Amino acid sequence: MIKIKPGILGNLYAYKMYARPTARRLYGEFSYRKKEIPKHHENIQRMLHVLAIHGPQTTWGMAKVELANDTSKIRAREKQYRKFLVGRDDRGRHSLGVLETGLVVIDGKNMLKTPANIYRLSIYGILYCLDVLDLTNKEIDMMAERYRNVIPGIFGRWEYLKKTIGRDVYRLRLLAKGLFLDNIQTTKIAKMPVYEILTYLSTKYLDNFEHIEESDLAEQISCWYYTQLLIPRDSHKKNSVVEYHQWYKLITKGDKDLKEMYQRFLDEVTEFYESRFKIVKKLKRL
DNA sequence: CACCATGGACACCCATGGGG
DNA sequence: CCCCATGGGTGTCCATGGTG
Repeated sequence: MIKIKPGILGNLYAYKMYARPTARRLYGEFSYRKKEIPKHHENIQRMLHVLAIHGPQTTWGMAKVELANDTSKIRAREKQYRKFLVGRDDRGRHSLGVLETGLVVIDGKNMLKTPANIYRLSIYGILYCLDVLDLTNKEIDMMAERYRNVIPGIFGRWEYLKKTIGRDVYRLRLLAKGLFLDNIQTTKIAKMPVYEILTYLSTKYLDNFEHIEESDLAEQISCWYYTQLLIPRDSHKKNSVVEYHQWYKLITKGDKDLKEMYQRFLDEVTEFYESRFKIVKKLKRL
């Protein structure tokens, strides 16, 4: 059986091939808000939802969200949450918690009283929520605000993105569903070499299948995100004036940092293909 | 200071129901 | 039919901060 190493993230390919299927198997592939699902799936999803909407929390804080000020109930719920997080040892047997499957990570300590762990969604957790929880746009906005430090390249400029390209910001859902990643069909969709760029992106992080720093994964996701914006929404329309419409808007509306970031990335892409192309040319002349 | 409420971690117990 | 994961609950221990 495939097992995710405790708390360790991999690259986007690992997410697609490994983390996503595992999370869906363990915690469900449908939202508890849409249909009847196993109780355990629902419990875990509810907890992830609290973390998504309210951001990093102690277990006490998480329980408080739903149970106003009934201390005894909070206490019970908080214990339940901890079980879901750290797993449990019962009858000499250990069952996996969400921390161990990597959807949630410990993000510092609350020093108000005795040190207490603060939990938050990992990037995998964020993607799982986008994939399965059926979040409304409003909820995604809230999550973006809470997790702006985790994926600064996207969530850090969320309001700007929304203002500039509107509902296309929510295309992040596509990534969570594992689309447009290594899919050669992208070649057909756009005249833009989206497939080639994304292939370079996969190559760049190839060695990070089993392990990647969360900040690097955030980088990879950001590059994916701004690349897939090159695919026009109405790709079936033949005469779209500017094919890379949304992308163009972003760059010209004046987020200098974004422009520089993405152009640095395109430099890498160019460098990668030029050096390879040189070899091809050499071979031809043999 | 003693005492208590709060916040947190963890071990253990028991019932139950679905699946092998 | 039995197993075992899960739900629901209890007991213990620890640290801190406020209050009489």
